Amino acid sequence: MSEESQVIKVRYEKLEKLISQGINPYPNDFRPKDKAKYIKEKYAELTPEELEKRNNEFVLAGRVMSKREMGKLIFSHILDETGKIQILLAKNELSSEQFDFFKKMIDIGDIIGVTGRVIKTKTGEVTILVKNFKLLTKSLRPLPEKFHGLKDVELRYRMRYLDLIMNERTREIFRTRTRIIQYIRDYLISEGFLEVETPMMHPIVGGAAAKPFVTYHHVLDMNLYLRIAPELYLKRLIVGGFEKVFELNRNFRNEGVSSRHNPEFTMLEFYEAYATYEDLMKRTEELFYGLAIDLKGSPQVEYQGEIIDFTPPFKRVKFLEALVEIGGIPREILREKEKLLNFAEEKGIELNVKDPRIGKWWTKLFEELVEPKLIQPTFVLEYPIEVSPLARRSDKNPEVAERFELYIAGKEVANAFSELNDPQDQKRRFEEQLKFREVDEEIPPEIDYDFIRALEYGMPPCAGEGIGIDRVVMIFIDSPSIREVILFPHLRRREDL
RNA sequence: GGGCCGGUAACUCAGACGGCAGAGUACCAGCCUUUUAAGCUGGGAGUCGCAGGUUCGAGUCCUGCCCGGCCCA
Repeated sequence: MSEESQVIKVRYEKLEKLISQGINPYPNDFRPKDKAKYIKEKYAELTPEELEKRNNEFVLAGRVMSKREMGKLIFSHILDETGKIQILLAKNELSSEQFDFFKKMIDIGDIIGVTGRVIKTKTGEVTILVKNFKLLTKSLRPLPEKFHGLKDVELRYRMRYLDLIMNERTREIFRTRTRIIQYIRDYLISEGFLEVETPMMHPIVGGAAAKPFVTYHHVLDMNLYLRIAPELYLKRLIVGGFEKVFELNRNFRNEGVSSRHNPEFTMLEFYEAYATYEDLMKRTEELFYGLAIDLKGSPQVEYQGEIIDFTPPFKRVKFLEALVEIGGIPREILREKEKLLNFAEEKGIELNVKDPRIGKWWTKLFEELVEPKLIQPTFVLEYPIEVSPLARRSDKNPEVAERFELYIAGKEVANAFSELNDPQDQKRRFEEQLKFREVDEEIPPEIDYDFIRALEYGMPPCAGEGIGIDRVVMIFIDSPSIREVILFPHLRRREDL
């Protein structure tokens, strides 16, 4: 173990001194009644003279963020959940013991409770003139530098608590995240959806194409997989007779970590009986428009320098049309594998030639050539059936699924379809997909026959949608990195931290 | 997986050519009754990411590794 820094040693010495004086460094008998923000708002407009007349007493608690000693005065800012407020300790307003105690024993980072009345300083800052204060929690480590704060992104993620203490922006991001999730939940509940919880640990992988995390149940002596999607369970609930359900919670996918991917991420899935993907497009427009208005007061949201306009209706383009019109693939080579391969090579795109499914090739080309260009909210419609194993076949064209994905700011944000409820077709599609397992390791290795059986009992016609919540949050808080919107993003473990 | 950039005090950062490891904040001892990145005087504080190598001498040059960021696959 490395020797502690001198600053920390001094803090521990102070702690010992407190204890030896019979002072509890961690009492829990102080009950704050007031919040920094509301005091500041309430008194911002009053003159010092008017404040003098009111003489109200306030009780609040927070973390000491700064300390400026000026002889017989000490100015300090304390931070509570609502923000910072200045406090002033004046030698003639306190006992000299209390004043000296603050001066010697209270450090930046300590949590204190104060009582006092509101005054205004010469510069007009609303300030609590402290009549009494109490140490509530002794801090043993120095806070980061007061002006620059905590900048190092690695430290910000590894020590999110410090990031939250130091950076108002970080606090703002996570309040906004919660607000977005609450808005979505309220919307669905108000539309008559039932929020449910389905298993996070699955005996059979399913509902998406992704590598799972594996864990082991000792008593049952079986492997369990952290879910990659709740889809198959939610549809069982539609079979069971719940007509509108949703789940808003974590999925887990065993892929790399980067500024775009976290192995656990938050997904909304909702299913609606007697609806089609057309109905879900309307809902999606309504939801995003409402979110923009709620958060920004405008349908226009700035993301990384681009104005994203959520005014319905969103653009619509068919998948193959997008490949031609936006991706620049000559229409006549779309189904010519040899030519398509050459085209991809020219663009520097590597296709998995071992996988014969042209739909997979198209998907890869779409990701590379089309996706980054879909800045404004755009529904991409009618996906190839072979990359949509759970979606209903279009009645007009059996080669495509009644499916859309929503793209915003070059990111796939939602994926929805009219659900396949024909058990025989579903079984065939699972079996067909399984043939490609050796060229596509993301295909689930096992068919969930209980899900097929559920469909055999009869699932009402329905439509379902998944929305990647982290990406939605990224867009609304204008962050290019998923890690900025996840409280504790996964990083490689470090023994020294 | 590849390329580029970074890791120096608790924090934010300087450290040309290889020659005693620095500043500000924070901390410690003082002065100061309206400060607010307060100010002033003085002081203490380092595994220069880790391990090797070259050299009389390495934070600096070389090799490998670890951690992170950005870009690419």
